[in-house]
Amino acid sequence: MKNLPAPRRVASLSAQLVDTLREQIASGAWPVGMRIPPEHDLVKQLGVGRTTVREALGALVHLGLLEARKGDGTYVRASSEMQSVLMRRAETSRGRDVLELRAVLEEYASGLAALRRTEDDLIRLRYLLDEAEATADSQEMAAMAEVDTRFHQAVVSAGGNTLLTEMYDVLSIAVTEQICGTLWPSATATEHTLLHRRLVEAIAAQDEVGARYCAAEIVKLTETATERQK
Amino acid sequence: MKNLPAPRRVASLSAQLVDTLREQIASGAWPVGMRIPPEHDLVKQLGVGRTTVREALGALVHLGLLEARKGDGTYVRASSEMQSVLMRRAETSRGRDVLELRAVLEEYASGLAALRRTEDDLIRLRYLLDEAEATADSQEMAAMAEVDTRFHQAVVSAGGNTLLTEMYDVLSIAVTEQICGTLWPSATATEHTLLHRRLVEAIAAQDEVGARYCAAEIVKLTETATERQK
DNA sequence: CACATACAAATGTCAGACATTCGGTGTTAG
DNA sequence: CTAACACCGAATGTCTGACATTTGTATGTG
Repeated sequence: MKNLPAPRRVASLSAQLVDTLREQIASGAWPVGMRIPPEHDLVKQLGVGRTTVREALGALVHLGLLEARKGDGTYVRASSEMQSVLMRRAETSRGRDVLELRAVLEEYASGLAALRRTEDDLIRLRYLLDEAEATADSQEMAAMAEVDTRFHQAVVSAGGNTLLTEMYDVLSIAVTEQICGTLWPSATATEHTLLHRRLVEAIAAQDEVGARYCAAEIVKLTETATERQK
Repeated sequence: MKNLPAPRRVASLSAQLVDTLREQIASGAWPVGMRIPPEHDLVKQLGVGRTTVREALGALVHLGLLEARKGDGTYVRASSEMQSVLMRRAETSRGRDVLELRAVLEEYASGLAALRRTEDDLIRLRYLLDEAEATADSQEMAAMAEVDTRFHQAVVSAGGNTLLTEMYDVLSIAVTEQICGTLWPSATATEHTLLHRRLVEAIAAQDEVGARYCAAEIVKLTETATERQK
């Protein structure tokens, strides 16, 4: 295993192009939904052949980051591969499996959050908690769900495991699309809010067991709520 | 022109080709490591232009399923996208994050296995257990690690969550590559074997808590063993 | 036998052309 | 005036042919 300091491992042009374009998407310069410049423009702009451009675009299309519409143009579809791959995989999975996986990640990450949370994490969690309670009064379902998702993502993020966090975020999107319109009985909603508050307190107190317990309870609560819907 | 009863939403040729080739790989007709036929042959064999073939191959290359070596040929590199994507993602993650994620999946899946295991699962687990103990006597590290991996994968698989199983398998590969050559003190090895046996017994008795406990203990054991290596 | 060279094969890149499809625009019939 | 229809331009999809670059191997020579 001779580790060459300058391995002159020249990546192919199209591979470089893939990185360039991926960077455009990941950085937000090409936001999701945008129609990217046509191939002809990219050819002139980048100074490479159309074959090369198409090779790179095709790769990103099959990676799920882009979507090409014949006779129209090419559009940005997702901002990360993990997102597109897991989304496709989640679509062909049983809903139970996705929910289960997300639940176990959430519970464990809540315990991690209690151990590793920083002061900044706490500030952010408390802010989202207040925001959630504010929107809970407004009775707007979409806003409530959105704030709730952000709160849970912040909890998981405070666990400090970026791989786990990314996976949880993707699963959240999949779950949200799966059960978008579930109604919450007001009694359940108040208990939900209470558990959120206790979860943050446990994380603040660095109480790993308590945090995991609260997270598990929240999951159970949502499960029974969605079960009752069917 | 709206006489068409079926919208015959024709997928592009290259997209069809991607599915065809992916099938070849997934089915094992083209095993990992094999050099696939050169583009020229595929063109003649499939009756499409080289552009189309290259479009499909390029997509699979960037998906991580194939690897093209200029001047040599194109080789099969992985059998599923989830594998390649997660592997790449895992490579850029901290080792701690990968281990943590795998551990939490394993512990939870062990609990699931206790609840959902079939008789066939038990037979398979007991068979692998015997095999593991047989190879443990031979003192061959590579064989021991391989059987151990198969055993844990079987446990997770018995949980009946295919999404979780697939993710665990991929993470296992990543972990194995990360810590391939760790030595086991013989005292640890015997305890390891004992815990495996207790885990299978708990799963057989449908003891969810016991199974989770054993799984957690096994993880702890491996953690301390690998920690001591550094 | 060892080393260097030459050659064949395979992938990478480029250029041009035509096919196919979609969105918009202008025209026309009601 | 509105709605349906035909048309056109633009963008992606596919094909062909050519040349460049790299790799593995066979061959020749000391």
